[in-house]
Amino acid sequence: MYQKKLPVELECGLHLFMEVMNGKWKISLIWCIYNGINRPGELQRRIPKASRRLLDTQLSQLVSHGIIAKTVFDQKPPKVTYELTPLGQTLIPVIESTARWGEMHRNELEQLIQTPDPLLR
Amino acid sequence: MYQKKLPVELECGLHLFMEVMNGKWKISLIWCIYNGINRPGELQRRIPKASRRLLDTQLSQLVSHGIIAKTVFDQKPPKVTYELTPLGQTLIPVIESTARWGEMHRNELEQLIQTPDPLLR
DNA sequence: TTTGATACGGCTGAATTTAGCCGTACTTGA
DNA sequence: TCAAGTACGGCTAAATTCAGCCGTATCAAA
Repeated sequence: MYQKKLPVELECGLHLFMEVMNGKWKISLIWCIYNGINRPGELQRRIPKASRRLLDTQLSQLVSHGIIAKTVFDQKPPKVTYELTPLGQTLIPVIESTARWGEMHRNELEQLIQTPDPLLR
Repeated sequence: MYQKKLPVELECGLHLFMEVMNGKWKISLIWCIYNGINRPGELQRRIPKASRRLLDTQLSQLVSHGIIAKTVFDQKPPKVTYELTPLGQTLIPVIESTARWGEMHRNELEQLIQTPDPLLR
């Protein structure tokens, strides 16, 4: 894994939140796990646009940040599940309120946020 | 400015929020401007760890995302101020609730979030 | 025996953000 | 005239994240 070289900014609580949520698919992962989709293969099928590799990476970051817990069943074929930790559960209402803000202002925002011009690709 | 080449994920409201808040110093900038520190030079002095260059860049992103507004006074020497737009104001309570979450769990999080090892630098 | 499902990890290069250098122009005050 | 303050922008390299390739292993069913 990549080892950070620059200091992380943690003075403010919002930075802590951002540090945890930062990662293209983490939000989707947390939401899926919260809704009971908790096995790696299932998650991969739910989020097909992300590569398996990257989902694995982000899952393990969430584990190391204490948001989700990983359980490995000692059986053949192997089985793995993820669950929200108590800390992860406290995140749900915050995510909901933040998502509500986004939805509320979706119209304004979509026009303002720069999207890559499909003609250039 | 850099032109995005990969599509932006905007399905979920939280992604909209992240898209706007994403940038190392944007949170600090919004918070300063909200508290009346609204001239480029002042902001620079309040956030000395960030380069002037980067603050400029992130300020202009916030402007283009409609969160803050820039006013240029036509005088010599030039004078510029930033203010929160109505959309930017709606962000404040969301930021507060998110920051509250971070503060509440600061102890747990600080131990879990990977910090660069000072011995390696 | 081959195929498909389970799960995991190394590696490379593209895309993107951040850091930090340089220089422009104007005005006021020492 | 010279320094210091105002604001702005080009450019390069470092740091970081993302995309996608390859390969490992086990087991069940076709």
